[in-house]
Amino acid sequence: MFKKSTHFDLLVYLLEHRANEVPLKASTTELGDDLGVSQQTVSRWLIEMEQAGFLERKHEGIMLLPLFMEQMEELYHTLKDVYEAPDSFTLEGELVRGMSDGKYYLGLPGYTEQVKEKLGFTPFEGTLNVLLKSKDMKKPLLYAHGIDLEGFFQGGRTLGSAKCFPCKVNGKVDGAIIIPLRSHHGPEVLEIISSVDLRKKLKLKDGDRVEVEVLR
Amino acid sequence: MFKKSTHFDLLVYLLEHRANEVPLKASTTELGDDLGVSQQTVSRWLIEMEQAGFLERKHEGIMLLPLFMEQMEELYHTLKDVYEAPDSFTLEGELVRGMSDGKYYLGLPGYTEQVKEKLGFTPFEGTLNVLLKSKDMKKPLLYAHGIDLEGFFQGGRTLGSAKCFPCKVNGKVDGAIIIPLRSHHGPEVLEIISSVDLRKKLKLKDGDRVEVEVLR
DNA sequence: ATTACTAAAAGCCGAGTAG
DNA sequence: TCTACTCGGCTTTTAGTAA
Repeated sequence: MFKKSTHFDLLVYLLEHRANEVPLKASTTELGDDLGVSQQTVSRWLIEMEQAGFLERKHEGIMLLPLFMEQMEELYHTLKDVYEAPDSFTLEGELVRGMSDGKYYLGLPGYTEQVKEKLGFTPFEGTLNVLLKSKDMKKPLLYAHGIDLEGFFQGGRTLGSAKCFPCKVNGKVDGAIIIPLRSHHGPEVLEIISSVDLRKKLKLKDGDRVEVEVLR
Repeated sequence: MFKKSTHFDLLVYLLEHRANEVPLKASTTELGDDLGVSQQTVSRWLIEMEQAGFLERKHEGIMLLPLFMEQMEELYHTLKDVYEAPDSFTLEGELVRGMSDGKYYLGLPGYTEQVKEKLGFTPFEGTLNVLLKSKDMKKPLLYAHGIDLEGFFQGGRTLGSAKCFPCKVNGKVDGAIIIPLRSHHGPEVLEIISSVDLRKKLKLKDGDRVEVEVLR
């Protein structure tokens, strides 16, 4: 990217050489030459990244560890989001009864004001909870960058922050998916807020099929 | 990635905030806080990256420029390659007459020895040229990391380097796609080498449909 | 409020070199 | 050969501050 290589370039180099699958046998001199830095610098970088738990050096060579692969996957999803972003995509699931956490939080001014400001509507006091068919369906949202609601203190408790994605429910009513950073729900439940009572407006009952179109 | 942020982190931050589509209005102080560096550092970084042609600052905010988006796309493809790598994929096209460059190069010991050593076969003196249906089909190969053949000097000329991908032609014969770094072919022609005369072995004539399975 | 300059401190790089 | 230490010098960061 820039003239001078960095730790990051070394890691990308290792990735390119599939050091996540097969140990890469390469001397620090070799790596330094390829990256345009000194042997000493590569040596130092490798030590640092080994200490960080990003890689491992054995007799067979250098291997990238899962810790790094996971962190890199986040970047991958960020880039995928940018380069392959569709204008919208749809999640499907069935309506379930919420744990009523949503109702509590949405009663607090700290949240409602942020929703008003950042999403442009006053939230109805209650969330629509949708059980997704597969928990993987939510994965893109977990990685994607959404609209952030900040956490805050209230009554001696810390209320966690969350991120939102504008959405349209059953092709009719606008709302927003809200994903708390530390959710009580498993990753397969989608919480949706709206300016109206979605359950009533869409005449939904538990077990009904719900279609959520995530907008951008 | 590491504790301390870098230029790169700022660029990723901008990407996450869609500064490639919509100008991002953010002060250097804000950015510094989010990235964990000082306002001054962000200021300097922005100046540097503006000079590098990576971004542009106007009254509407910060925008990422195509130059950067293209460079980042390369990293994206690298990561895609790692995280979504199928064991193989297939390219289709029709046989065309080569410019016979291949024949010339493959007669030179400099190349044949490298092929022998790195690909494990002695190349037949001639290449199979496949005209792809779409030039985009070749794109993954252009980005992917292959087996490198180094360029060298010979008779006063510089012969460019190339990269290879092992492949199987028409599901039967093994060979390798060879992509010169500075190709005379357009991006829609695939050059394939093999230990045998592919044209004869597979009883192919110009215009015949050819299937090339790229192996890893 | 904002950005960006200066200058001193902190951190990083690589030549030399030991093991 | 190889890796990794030391240390002088160069680069980057940030506090202070001007515009």
